Amino acid sequence: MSSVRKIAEQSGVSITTVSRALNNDPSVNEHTRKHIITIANRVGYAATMGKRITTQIAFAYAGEQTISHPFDAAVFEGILRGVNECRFDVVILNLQRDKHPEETYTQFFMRKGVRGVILRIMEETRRICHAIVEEGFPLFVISERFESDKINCIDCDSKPDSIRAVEHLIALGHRRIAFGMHNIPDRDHMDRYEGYCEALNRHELPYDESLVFRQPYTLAGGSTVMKMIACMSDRPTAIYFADPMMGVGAIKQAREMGVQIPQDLSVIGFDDTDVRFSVHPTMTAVCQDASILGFEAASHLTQSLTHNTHQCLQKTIPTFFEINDSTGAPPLIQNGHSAHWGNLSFNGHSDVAETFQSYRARQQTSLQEEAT
Amino acid sequence: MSSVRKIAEQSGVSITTVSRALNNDPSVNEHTRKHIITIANRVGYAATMGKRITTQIAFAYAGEQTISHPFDAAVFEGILRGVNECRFDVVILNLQRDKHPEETYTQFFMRKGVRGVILRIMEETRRICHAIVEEGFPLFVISERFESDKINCIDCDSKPDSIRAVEHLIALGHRRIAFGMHNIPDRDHMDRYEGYCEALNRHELPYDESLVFRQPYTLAGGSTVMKMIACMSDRPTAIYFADPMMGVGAIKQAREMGVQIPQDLSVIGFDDTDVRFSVHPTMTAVCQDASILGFEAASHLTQSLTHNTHQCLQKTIPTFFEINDSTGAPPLIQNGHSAHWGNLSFNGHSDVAETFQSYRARQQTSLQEEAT
DNA sequence: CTGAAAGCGCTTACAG
DNA sequence: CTGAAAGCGCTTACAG
Repeated sequence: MSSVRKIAEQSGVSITTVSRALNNDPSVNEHTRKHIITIANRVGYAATMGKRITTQIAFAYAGEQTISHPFDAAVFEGILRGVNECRFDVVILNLQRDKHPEETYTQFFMRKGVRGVILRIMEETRRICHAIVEEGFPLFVISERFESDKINCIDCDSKPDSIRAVEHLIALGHRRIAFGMHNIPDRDHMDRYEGYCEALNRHELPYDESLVFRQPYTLAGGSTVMKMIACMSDRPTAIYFADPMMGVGAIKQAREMGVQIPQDLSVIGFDDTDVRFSVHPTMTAVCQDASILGFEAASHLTQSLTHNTHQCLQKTIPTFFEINDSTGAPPLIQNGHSAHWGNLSFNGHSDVAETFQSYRARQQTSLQEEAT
Repeated sequence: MSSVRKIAEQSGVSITTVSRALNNDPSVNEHTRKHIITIANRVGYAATMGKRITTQIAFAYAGEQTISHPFDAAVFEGILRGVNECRFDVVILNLQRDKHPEETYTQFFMRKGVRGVILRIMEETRRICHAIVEEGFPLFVISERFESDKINCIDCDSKPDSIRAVEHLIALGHRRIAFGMHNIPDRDHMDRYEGYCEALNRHELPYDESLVFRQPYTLAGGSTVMKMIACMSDRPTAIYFADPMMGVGAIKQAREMGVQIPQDLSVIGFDDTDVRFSVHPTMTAVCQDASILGFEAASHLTQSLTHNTHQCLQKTIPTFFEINDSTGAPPLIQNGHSAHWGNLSFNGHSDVAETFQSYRARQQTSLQEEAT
């Protein structure tokens, strides 16, 4: 068991100074403080409650909490399974809300009483991981990759299957292929974007920025993309969405507008769980079981803490590409213009349903109104 | 600040005994132990880390963790928002996994370092709530109602809108109306079941147990119900699902079988968030925003802990009924037999898609095979 | 900026 | 079954 006493011995200062360093007392020398925190992490100093050391790890967000997204929900569910073997508990932390700017990450996590952290970051918060590892606090990063071989991380490489997915569209005869992604980039969406570009490149198809749609990763985001495509004069015949909600929202919006999938437009989605089975037609998708990411992270982190081992785990798990019913041959192109969309009028009974023609007419009217 | 010292004073024993009582030392007298735990809760004794008292509440499950279900995910998201004002953190606990049978609930939660608990229970675990309140530990129960006015609880009463929903079907002309619910009953599903029964009763329609389907609340569960209905000789013309996933799964399965919704079958679902917009036709549904339940619970509990107030909150929020596109007039009934289903053959392009007729033929063949 | 000493909150042999 | 006392882990005036 590592107490302040042990840290004091190892670092050659008094327990008073150790206590002060861990509590970020401003009087303690910057250099000493850093040294003590390093030692504390080396000897595996753990927050205690009474005499018991805590058995908590954190699932921490570096930015906004996105737990309601299917990816995060699946990861979290995996984490809850992953901590069971070593009987750890999970606390949700928000760095943005609670971390004092003057304290180090180690100080923050110790103050919160957690022994390790599973971190969910965005592109612009990658530096945080380096800082935490530098301090030596037990860390596992979800859904990112690093050059450094000291950062525990697990992610899913969706690039190969993204290439495969776009090549599937090309093989079906598609030439104008769009891409839909989240408007805040992260590693996962970048992988899929790179796969999309790579596939175009391999088959000497031009990259067209106007075919890359960046929207919120929600049903509404996918719906918006579909509406934007509807208004294009030179529409794509297929689209690959890097996100499950966007794909589902787009397929739904298509049906609302009387656009048939895959006859008028082929759609490939991404699936973190099993939403591809909840829509009709069943969505062709690049798939992963995101809960595995959470499970592996939580399992490795809690094992390390329990047995005081320190080997680094860097793992990339593959996705799989599943061809279902939302992809098919492209519509015939006449005189170089986009095929007529929505020619099969919507056959539901709903009052709100409208054919694509009337939708587009209304849309263009409002665009004209906006312009004047 | 309440220390063991204060509890000792108030209960007239030494701090030694208090410590023993809180740690469930078997030597301490049963009666004394109970008394001390009551006092501890009365003075608001709180677990400390070092000298700091913790700012954690638990989101605890009495049974299996169901965080991946949209209802729980939404509740949890609400909890995370609800703790922000008082800057509490949330830890997920599992009573089944970690509570020792000899320790009281208070002892368990103190050992875990949480100051209060938001509890998610099932019908058969209601007694736990009474035990916790008896001990005096800060508790908030999600999605249940109690006769006792001492238990903080919040739920959503979906019975009135369930009646309204079924009456909507009756008004459209439906007479054989089915009901789909989770095979493990809880308060919410019981409300909806009671609403279903009440509506039938009001309009003097017979209750038919063969029209009540109890299945897992998953896409697969809803799909199963749809397949079961398909094989009935005296099919219902409408169904009300008490669960979002079941409704979505059923609508999807219907399309796979070539059954048109609402022409062949009207479907009403239940929606905890916004899944009704992810399917086509947009699902007519009894709706709630389940995240409000979590938000209110977390907000009230953390306020109470922060300001040391003790007034009990019992709240029931209403649902709303939203008529969308999955309900319509029943199909014509000929000679007292069910209308022909799947007469409009499936018009997707998929290889796996099959008309209802071929599906049913196959199904009946396999049933016959099973019988021999 | 650092440490010896006092002290808080808790637990635990030891005594009864 | 209970308590006085020793002791652990930590923090904090006080002194330098």
